[in-house]
Amino acid sequence: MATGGLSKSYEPSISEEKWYRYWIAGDYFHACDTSEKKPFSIVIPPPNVTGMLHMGHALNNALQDIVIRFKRMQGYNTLWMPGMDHAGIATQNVVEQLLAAQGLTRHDLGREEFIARVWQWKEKYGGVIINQLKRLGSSCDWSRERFTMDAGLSRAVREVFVRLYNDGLIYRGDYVVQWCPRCHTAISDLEVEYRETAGFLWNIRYPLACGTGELVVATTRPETMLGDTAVAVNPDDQRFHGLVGKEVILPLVNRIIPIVADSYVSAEFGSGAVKITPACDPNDFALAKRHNLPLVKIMDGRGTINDNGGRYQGQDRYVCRENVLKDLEAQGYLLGREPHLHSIGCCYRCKTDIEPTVSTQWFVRVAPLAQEARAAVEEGKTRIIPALWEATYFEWLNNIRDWCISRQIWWGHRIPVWYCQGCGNTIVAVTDPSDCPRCGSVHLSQDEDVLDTWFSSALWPFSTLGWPDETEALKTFYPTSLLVTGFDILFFWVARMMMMGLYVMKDVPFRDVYLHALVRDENGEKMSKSRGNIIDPLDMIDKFGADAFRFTLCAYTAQGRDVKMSEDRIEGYKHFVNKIWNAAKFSLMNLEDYTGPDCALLDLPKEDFPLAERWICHRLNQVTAEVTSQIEEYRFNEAASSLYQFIWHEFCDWYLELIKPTLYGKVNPEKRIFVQTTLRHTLATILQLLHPFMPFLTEEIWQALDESQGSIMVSPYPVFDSELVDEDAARQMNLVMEAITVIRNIRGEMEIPPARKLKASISVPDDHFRRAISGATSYITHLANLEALAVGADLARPTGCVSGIISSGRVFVLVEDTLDLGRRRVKTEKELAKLDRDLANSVNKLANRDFLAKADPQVIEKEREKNRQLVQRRLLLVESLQKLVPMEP
RNA sequence: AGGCGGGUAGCUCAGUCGGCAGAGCGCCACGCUUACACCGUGGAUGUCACAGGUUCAAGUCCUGUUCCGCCUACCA
Repeated sequence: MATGGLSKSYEPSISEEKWYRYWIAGDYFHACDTSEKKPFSIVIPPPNVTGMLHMGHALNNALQDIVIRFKRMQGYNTLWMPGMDHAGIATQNVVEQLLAAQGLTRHDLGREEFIARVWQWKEKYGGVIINQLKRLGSSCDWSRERFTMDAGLSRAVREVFVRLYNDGLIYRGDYVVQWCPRCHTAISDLEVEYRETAGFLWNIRYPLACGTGELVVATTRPETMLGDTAVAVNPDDQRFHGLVGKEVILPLVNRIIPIVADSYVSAEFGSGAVKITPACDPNDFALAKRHNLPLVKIMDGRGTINDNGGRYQGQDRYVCRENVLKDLEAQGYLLGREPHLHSIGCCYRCKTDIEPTVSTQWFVRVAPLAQEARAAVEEGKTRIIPALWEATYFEWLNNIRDWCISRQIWWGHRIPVWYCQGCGNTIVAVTDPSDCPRCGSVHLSQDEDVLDTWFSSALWPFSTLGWPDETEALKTFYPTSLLVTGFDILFFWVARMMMMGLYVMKDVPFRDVYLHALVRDENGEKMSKSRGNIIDPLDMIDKFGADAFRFTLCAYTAQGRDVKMSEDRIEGYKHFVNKIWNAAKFSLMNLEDYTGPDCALLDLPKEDFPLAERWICHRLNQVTAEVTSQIEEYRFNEAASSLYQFIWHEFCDWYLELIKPTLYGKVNPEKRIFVQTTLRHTLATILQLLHPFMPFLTEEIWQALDESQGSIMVSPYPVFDSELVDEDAARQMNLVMEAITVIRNIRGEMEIPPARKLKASISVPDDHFRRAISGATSYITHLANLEALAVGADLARPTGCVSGIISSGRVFVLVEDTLDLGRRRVKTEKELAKLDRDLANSVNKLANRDFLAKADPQVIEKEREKNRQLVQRRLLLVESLQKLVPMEP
């Protein structure tokens, strides 16, 4: 059997490898720095260098690839800029774990050697994810791949740091920051995850220093009392009026500390008196500043009590808590405890409980930057899609707090600040200074800290294009056209890129931001290692192919809703891939002898074309318009659905079936060439429409269709043509389809075997539509499996038939010896009941003065037309029903 | 505590301007008809969460209630 050169079934793994290589070899992903074409650019959300492709990446990159392939085919000079993030803490953790396996710590190696090891690790094992992105079909311009720690980007980081510092937007100071005792570094507020935890609120007596009376304080963290430097009450709280200004004795520690009044304290909560531990709590810290209270730090960087903790020194914070409680109890200071539900912060990297701690850190003063970032979205310079995220974005920017950017780790961009050991001068510079500009000393030491990973990510849209150099790439592609990312990093990344882009480039970093949802498992649970519900994208690609996988992601990603993913769903779309493959195989088989569009039929006016061709061209044109706008509006699921419906249920189910007689029969060579021309064009257009979604399959078939055309990747995306709109063909074809469906329907209900050929007649009063049906008898005969079909304006009902109704007439099917009318009767009765409901509804509407007075005239006319049809249809139905009632003996 | 989203067929979800409730999967029946059984043809399936309101007309707009999910901020 001829197979059109296509194998029995589509083999994803072979095609994927073959065509990806072909695209790379042809340099099809390459973007030009200078071009006559309009630019369209996307920067990839750089995956962590330690990363493995997960479902989130897969969705994210599938969507980017869809858009970039679409725009490329539309003729834009497209750039999809790839790269990776050095992922400070994550990467350092990986390498530290490897060292730990050898019984080593980074301190054993020293800073320089450790960083060298991280680079070694990066070169050898890092960036696995890049190859995984390629498996997905990502058409990034790999020649431009960047890394946040490479030389160029590191220069950009320093440059921005220095500018911010000189503009007074970066400062250093002692504040209570979020501290991870395991990672041994400060992290930003955003990097803290909170989880509800059932704990206790302990009530502790603090005796007054004067010896008469006591104050009861409530706390969830009794061990921090070692660092208390005051007790605070609300100034308006009558209960404590006489006490403000007096002192209490801190139990266990025996330090005398003051009672202060501050409106921060809420009288309603707990006992109304709060212990103040300035070194362990940002609120307490602020209060202490207002009241000039001293600060006692009681823990070291690992959460262990230090020498300020007296006999608790050396104890872990939680061990210390137990001991403090035991001692308070023993000494009669513990008044009791009550259950208390509160949120405990933990490190987003390692999930260790956060220890808010005072320390010296670098901060970005973000308020002025946030203001601009906000305004840019308000003014529409950047669109956030779906728009509902704008509110969240504004909310966060309005309440933004300064950004702690220093990290006490080694892997990252070292802060470009040097301290002169001679005169104490602070030098902030892009290039390493050799001596102090103030005193000339050569004894300089660089700040030990590195920058938050997100600092360099924030520069990504321009640093990857060569900034601070004024490159052609920067001129051409900045601002980038689109950013596609998950909403979970709206604050971490998107907002910060907005701030930095506006600050550095004086323009927004991107025109559109499309925020997609999270990928969850089939039960809507977040995928995680601990839940064991992770679906590995690579497994899915191996099993079902990249195209089916991409299409599934796309089909399920409705705006604003999470994607629930399961293998079954991907398998479903693998069936779709197979369907397309077979349709293509069928088409190619029947195009093998095709000699080109040399056919007199093509010269006829469009109205004289065969109906099936008129119709499919019209529909193809409509779908082109739909899919184009759906991609442009980021309604990916709708685009997927439009393509699925059209390809499967119109192209395959109807068009291919309609043309089989012509293709097989070979009786009418002219018509056959005409059909072949249409078939070829339709298939090619379908492939082009589908290419951004299914790059591999479409390339495979495209190449089989005509090898001389080059890659489908660079063929022009189909364009809607208003000249091709042919509503009349659509109406005529709908009538034909109705007639076929009605006959099939009757066959089914009467249990007439599919193989048995039937006699039918169709009565259509309207001249135009009757001609349409007359012209379509071969379609109907074939698809409804008839041996004879009569068409007339007012055909008499033959005896021994059942009838069905179509929108412009009725269909009679001779059933003769088939006596089982019961099912047909039930069906017809049901239909009549439904029709009566609709009719009553319609009559009521048209009898309603208000409706006639107020509704849109078009709506009224539509209603009248509907009413006429219903009445007509009812007459026919009633008559049919009478024929179905068995004669009384 | 505030903010946001959701509740539509057995399941997963679409539903844009208010104008006759849709798809996929699953289910039932029939069928190996020369692209495809990863298929074809036909079929069944709804209190659009609940209660009010606006409107000629509400799944759609407004108000309230309720349940679920998420985000932000945390009062010790």
